[in-house]
Amino acid sequence: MARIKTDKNISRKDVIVNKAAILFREKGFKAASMRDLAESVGVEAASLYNHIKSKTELLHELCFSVANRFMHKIDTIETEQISSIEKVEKLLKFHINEMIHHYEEVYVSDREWKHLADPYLSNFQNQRRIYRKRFAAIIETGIRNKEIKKIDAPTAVLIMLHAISGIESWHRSTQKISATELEENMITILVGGLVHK
Amino acid sequence: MARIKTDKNISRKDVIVNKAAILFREKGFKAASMRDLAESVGVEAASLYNHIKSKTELLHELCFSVANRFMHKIDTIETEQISSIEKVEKLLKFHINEMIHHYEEVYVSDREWKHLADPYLSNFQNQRRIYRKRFAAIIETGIRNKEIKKIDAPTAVLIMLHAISGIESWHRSTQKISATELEENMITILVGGLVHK
DNA sequence: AAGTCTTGCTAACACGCGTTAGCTTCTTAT
DNA sequence: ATAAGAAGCTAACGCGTGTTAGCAAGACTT
Repeated sequence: MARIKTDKNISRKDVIVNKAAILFREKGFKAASMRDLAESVGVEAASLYNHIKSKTELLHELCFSVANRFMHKIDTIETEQISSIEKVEKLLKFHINEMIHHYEEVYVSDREWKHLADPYLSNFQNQRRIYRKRFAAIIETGIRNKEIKKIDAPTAVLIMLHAISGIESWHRSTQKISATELEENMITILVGGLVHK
Repeated sequence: MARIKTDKNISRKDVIVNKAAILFREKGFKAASMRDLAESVGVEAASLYNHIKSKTELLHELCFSVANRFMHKIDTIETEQISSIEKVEKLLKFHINEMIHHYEEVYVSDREWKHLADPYLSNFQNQRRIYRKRFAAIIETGIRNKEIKKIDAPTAVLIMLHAISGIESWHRSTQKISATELEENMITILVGGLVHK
């Protein structure tokens, strides 16, 4: 009889959630079926329901575990006594590393949250909106301090966040540069711009 | 009896394709049903098949109409006698304007191409890869000319392309800046960077 | 006005989906 | 060794999906 393998400190539910992340990333939430997921876990579809409540619950878990990490990070960065540019850089580095090391989770949270059901959906959208406002506020402080040039802060936030989601393509690339190089390049371009002055 | 309204020079198929773009953007390709589409067109689901071959055909049309426009644009830009930075700027402006004025189409092409079926899928992926290489080549020329600082060109391309897809959020925003302001801001940030020098 | 082609409708199909019920088997603790 | 709980299986459900067949209504052409 097939059995879901577990190491210490990782429940069978965690195994399922992690496999779901991979599958949702590959196919999208709607296109990935519970039978697909069951196969990748090594079990029959019905057996999954001994560990999870529903397919949507898997999406909740993924989206909010990512959202919570980001919220926690911006909490601590806001209180630090460093320049605005340094705060932006720290935030960017965090995003980049999240994207590199928790690729599937972050990707799914980014692209598939639309399929959340409604108490969760509004909640998620709210968190997202708040996060972006707090990010924009850091940039606006930097503008007032003349550290950062006069730009529309919300637009800058959009650019940064979406630019980082481009790591998706890096992740699948065969001839890729190292993670450190990637991080350096991204910070250089986003903070310093393209132009050689 | 319901009838699909058409203006001059716009076929009933075009009406369907356009409505499909809106729907696929809202719900995603898989989640949007032919019955949804029929309703938004004002007709019964089966009637759609007098004008189109299949649901996937709609996705083909959308993805390749966008891909072709971009290919055509980079064709002409490559031959122009201007600096690399100017080429990059022109390309960025084109992307931004495409995103603003053909929002649904571009968005769908960007996020839903995974659901293409295989002769089309490989074709699309190929075009995408080639486009990015050509974009990167422009940047690399700029680096050799010392117009552009030493960075990893493919990474720069990823950043730019994904940054622009952030306009999605701008598009839905209520208190949005004007299209011209958006364009100026994006070019400033992406080409010039954040730092006030 | 007649005939033809276009466009729409209703009904139905075969299929894959998420999920549940009920039973069996394996693991763990007494 | 045995009872209890956890985890798996098969079978099946109701539903929504994309699509087709066959027919009716509307719009052009002569």
